Amino acid sequence: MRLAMSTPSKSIICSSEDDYELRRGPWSVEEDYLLTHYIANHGEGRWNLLAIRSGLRRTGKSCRLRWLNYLKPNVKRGNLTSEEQLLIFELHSKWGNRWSKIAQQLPGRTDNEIKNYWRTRIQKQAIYAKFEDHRRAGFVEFVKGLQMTRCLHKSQESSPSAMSTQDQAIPLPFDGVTVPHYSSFGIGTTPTIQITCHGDLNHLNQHEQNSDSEHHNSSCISSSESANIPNMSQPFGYTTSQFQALDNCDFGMCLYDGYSIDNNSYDRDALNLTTTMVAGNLELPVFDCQTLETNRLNKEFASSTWSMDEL
DNA sequence: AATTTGCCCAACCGCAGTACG
DNA sequence: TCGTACTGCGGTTGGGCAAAT
Repeated sequence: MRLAMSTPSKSIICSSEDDYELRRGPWSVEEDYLLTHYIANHGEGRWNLLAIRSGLRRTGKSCRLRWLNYLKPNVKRGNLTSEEQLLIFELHSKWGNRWSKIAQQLPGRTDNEIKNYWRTRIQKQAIYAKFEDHRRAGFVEFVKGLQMTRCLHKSQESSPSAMSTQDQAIPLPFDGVTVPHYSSFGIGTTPTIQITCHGDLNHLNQHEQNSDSEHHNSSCISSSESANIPNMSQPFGYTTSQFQALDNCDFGMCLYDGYSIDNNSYDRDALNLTTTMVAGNLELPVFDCQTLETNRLNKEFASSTWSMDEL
């Protein structure tokens, strides 16, 4: 917690009609102490009564908020874990802005915290991705797609013979590594997911059979999902032939509605397969990622914290 | 070094639902 | 049944901090 938040001098004093001074603004250490001890002795609830009897010059609402969001013993502090973040993605896709409901599924996390997290990190990124409606399934699919990419990456790592050393140094937005090059998306285009997968699915399948421990240890989607990439196109309504039509299109990047994870560091000669998934309309090719405007956004994304820690 | 800008988060506000007399 | 108080929820604001200029 920031010390400044407990600075009493910053508190605002409001005089009500009966000259009862109500404090507003950040809580002081003394106020926290008073509230904590009162609740320890009398329990929580009856917040207006609590506010009066405890000697706090606060409204009941303010006391309740302070207790629930900060002072309550089981309130977790610190960054959200990857699992918690993914859970938020999933639950938000189901329930929308039902923060309290989402918070119930995340023990120790408050609705306020989740709401802030979503607004400050996710919503902003989603605006870039033109996901004004965050509840649409594609948003979650986007996350899953990135996870799938991670699985592929892991697969490649575990089998050096399939890829060159250079290939293994693919910067991906996972494991806290910020993606070095997020391209942007065409304004006004239908949201699309295009994940260009550089790798051999046969190899992947073999890898799955031979060594599944790594997949199981990772926090990404299951090995069966990762090895079943074409099937992921089904929810988006694309046929196998449409995927085949894309097989020869090596854009050298992963795209999500124009988001691109530049994979130019790949040794393209070593490519065995290029699979492109598209959600929404089949709009190919997506080449507008290198315009001046998108380059500006590239820069912004490159400096963003769109890492696996947040996904 | 000073100023500006953007991020983050605690706290506030308004509204709706519920409990109770 | 109605009115009031209480509680909970979601949206918004304001200020501290750090990075950028």
